[in-house]
Amino acid sequence: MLTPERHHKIIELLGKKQIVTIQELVEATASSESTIRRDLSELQKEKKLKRVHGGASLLHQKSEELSVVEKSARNFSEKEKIAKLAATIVKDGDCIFIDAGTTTHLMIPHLKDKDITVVTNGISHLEMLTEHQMTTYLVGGLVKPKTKALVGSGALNSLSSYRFDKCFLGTNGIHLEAGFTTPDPEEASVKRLALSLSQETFILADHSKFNDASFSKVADLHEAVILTDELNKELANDFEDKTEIRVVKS
Amino acid sequence: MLTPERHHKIIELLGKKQIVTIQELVEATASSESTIRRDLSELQKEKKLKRVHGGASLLHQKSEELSVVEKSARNFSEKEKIAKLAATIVKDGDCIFIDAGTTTHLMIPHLKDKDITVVTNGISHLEMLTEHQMTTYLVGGLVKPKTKALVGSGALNSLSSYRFDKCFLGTNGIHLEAGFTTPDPEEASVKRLALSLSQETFILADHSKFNDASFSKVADLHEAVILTDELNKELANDFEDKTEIRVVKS
DNA sequence: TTGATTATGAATGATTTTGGTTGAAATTTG
DNA sequence: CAAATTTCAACCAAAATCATTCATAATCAA
Repeated sequence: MLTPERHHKIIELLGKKQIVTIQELVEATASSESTIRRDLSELQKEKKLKRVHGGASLLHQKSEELSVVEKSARNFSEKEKIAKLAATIVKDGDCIFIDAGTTTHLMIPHLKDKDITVVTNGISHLEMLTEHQMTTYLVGGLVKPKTKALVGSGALNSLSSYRFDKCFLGTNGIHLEAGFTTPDPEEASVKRLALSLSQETFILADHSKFNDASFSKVADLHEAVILTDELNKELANDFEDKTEIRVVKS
Repeated sequence: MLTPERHHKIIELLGKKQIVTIQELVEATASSESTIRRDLSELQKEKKLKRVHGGASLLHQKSEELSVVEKSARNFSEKEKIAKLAATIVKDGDCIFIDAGTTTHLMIPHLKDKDITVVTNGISHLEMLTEHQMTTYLVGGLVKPKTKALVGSGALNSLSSYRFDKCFLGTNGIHLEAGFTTPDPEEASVKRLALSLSQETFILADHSKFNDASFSKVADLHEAVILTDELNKELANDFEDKTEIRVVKS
């Protein structure tokens, strides 16, 4: 059996079973264990699957929205760097808005010695904010159980009585045409309003968010500065004349 | 059975059953106890579940049990009884306000099967409210670090857009002349407004609060019904023609 | 065809996973 | 409260899986 043929069969089986053992593949392709191992290594390098002890599994088993804890695991170190960069932008005396979400959450420890006023719609941020003795205002509204974010008309109303020097938002997608997008329209509304109430807005997004679009639009690219961890040449060329991008220094 | 396969199965079972024993998992995955223990340790490290003696439970699972400190708080058992009484007053379809504070907090587990909408200014209540899948609105405003209550003009503004069937408040003092009082004027304002927005208001207060007055007045005695644990003859005589008092049945 | 390149499968020893066993710790029972 | 039971983490040896090497077979290019 030819190599591309095997590869195709492996991917096909994976698609059906979510997870396959080496033995199953040996039988299915009538080739040796060694060969299958080599195939799996290659396919893994091509990001077609993930090797696991004893076989291989699909790369993304679930397409549904990940829970907060899971998000905190993915690309954690990149997010941490981005958050640190974002924190350096904040100066004493600033009034800032911090969006709900994991990346923005990571900003908080880095803000601890600054004399600032923080407004947020993220309930998860509260404990850490008050721990660090920061003056904290919470937006009102409906509690979204999954993300612990405050949304809805209550959130918009109470948000609209504030003005910010700087606004730090998370996003799910950054796309040339679609702009900044996020899955939940309710959360998008809150982000949009916060942005409009702020002198400057910063989007915290790791590289995986680029060229991706989600359901609800928050803003056009030119309306905010993007803070990210890395940017390859292609992306830089595509995006650089549409928006300002700041990359963490490695 | 491959490791990720087992992990997936464990999470899946947990999702259905909320809690699983090691034995159940041993059977479901046809692997040994040791292996399951290792899996649980890993998944716990990844914040996918919480290990408990004999098995594992969902991460944010109903933590019916209160922390030791909470239980050891003053007059706990009285407060618990009062909270239970208060919960019986709530009917399906009600929109209620639950004040920040420990006594009101104890109401929440007893409300779990009711179909209600809750508005609160107590951040500590949120976790338990969302755990029990209640529709929850949070008031906005300044976060008071010590009591985790929301106060200030932001709280008043966002509160004023709601109307309640019932309102449950805590208090520090119940006094014939001073009425219901509390030390912090900011919190008093919130309580006062919540009361005025509600059809009926209930004050949850154990016997130690009677004949005591604090700095800021919330309301006169006749404006709310008092829920308490016991009432000696003297107090009963003094207060009964000024206000309605309901005592827990022993 | 021939020499070079690549793919294959078997063998090796290293690494990881596994299930059983142990005594310690936690929980339940009396 | 103490004994009995259950559950636990730590350890171990056996089994499975792994990466690497090497010789052979297949394929390719000239």
